Amino acid sequence: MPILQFSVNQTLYLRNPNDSVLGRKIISESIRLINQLGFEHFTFKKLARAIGSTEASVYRYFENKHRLLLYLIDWYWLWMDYRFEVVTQNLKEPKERLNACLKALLTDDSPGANGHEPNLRALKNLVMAEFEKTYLTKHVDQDNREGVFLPYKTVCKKLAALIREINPSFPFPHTLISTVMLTANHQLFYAEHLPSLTDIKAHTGHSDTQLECFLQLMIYKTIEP
Amino acid sequence: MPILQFSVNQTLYLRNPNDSVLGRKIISESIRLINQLGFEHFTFKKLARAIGSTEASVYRYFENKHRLLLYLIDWYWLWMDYRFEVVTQNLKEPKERLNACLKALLTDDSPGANGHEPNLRALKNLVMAEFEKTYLTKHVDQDNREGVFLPYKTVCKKLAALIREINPSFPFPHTLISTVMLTANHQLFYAEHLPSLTDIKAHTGHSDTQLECFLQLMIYKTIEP
DNA sequence: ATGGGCATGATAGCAATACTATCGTAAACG
DNA sequence: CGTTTACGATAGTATTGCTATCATGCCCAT
Repeated sequence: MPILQFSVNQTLYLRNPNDSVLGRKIISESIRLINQLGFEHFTFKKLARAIGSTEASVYRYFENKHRLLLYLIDWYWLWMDYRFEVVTQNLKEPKERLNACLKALLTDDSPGANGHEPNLRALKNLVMAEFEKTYLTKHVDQDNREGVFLPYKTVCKKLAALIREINPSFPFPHTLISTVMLTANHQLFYAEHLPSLTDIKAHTGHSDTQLECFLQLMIYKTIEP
Repeated sequence: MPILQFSVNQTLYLRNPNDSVLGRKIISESIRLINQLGFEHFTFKKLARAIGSTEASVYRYFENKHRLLLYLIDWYWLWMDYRFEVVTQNLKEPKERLNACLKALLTDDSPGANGHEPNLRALKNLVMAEFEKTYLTKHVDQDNREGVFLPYKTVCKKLAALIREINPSFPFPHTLISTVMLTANHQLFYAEHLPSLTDIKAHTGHSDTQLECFLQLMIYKTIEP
């Protein structure tokens, strides 16, 4: 099984974490720790302790914890983009392609993984809980100019293009897709923590099927001419 | 003009900020400062300096800045709930009522304000940028048990009930409404900062009309039998 | 093999943050 | 008139976020 490697925006790191053992430990352990503590309570000192290294060494890879978060999330969307390519390569019809992407977006297929690439299930959780914090800041515009949101925007653009293919006259493809993306991220969180905000039931074993069902309904009804 | 007062969840403050001059200064100045600095860089020390008081005094009103944020945001949703009551009181048809609520949700009517209640436009901005940070934390469940999300949930429930009235057999009223609420919050932010994620154009003077148009389209198409 | 570069570990230090505690005073309240 | 109370003033502490310095041990080129 090939090891997944994506070239993340170089402005996000000082030293490429993929090039060294320590760097890879920083990545895998930060995913675990951010999940465990939440991003607010995650610090480089705690991370360093967890990997048996020092704060100073972590700072040699990442300017600060916010850049590290951006790195992880960029990686996630690059991976999602790759998944989209994989699941759509044999499909012609835009509707089929969109459905395949939706399924890829919602289900984690990680089980078979060989344990050496980042823990994908944990990374997905991290994105669910922390993604919005990457752009709801006072330096969005600067980060955006550096291109740190490109992988996410690429994913959105591809889906919007599929909407366009299905109904070229629909006036809000991008708005609809970013709505879908947000919802995909949030509804499972609601199901678990704020159940009165959703009709999806957590822990039924098919909460992502319910969500997929809702999203398909919403998309196709909304764009139908 | 009556001064707007809502009874915010009492667990959110140590001393009711409405009962004193200092308390009211804390509220109005924190809205301004959080908007200016972003919640991450907002501190009680800066707030105290801005109102000519001390850190210790602010801590006598709020346990920490996160509780203060929750207070502001609860106040906002209580206010929105009140607006919903006002704009729907003369309307019978659920569809008309829902449309009125949507309009209330999107437009700021603050202009006529007398300048003594919280700056509503600023508060709306604050909610747009910081709302999700209130529940995307490791202590959601505990906060939720204390009822700090009730005002938001109330607003969502009322809209979901309207959906139910319009089409009782639609299976996802809460999911649809929480999707709408998120979108209402985010799309204008996208228009301003991440325009490739939306079709809505900022600074055209009618961006909220475009958004209203999209949301109505999405809602009514999605729920139609 | 040898000397130079380079990644890391070790340690220190500093300014800011997130609080907590104590004390005096002046107004408010009964 | 005495007492509560709200507030300001000051101090202090642990943690965070970050920078700097130095020694060591490894690899790579000569």
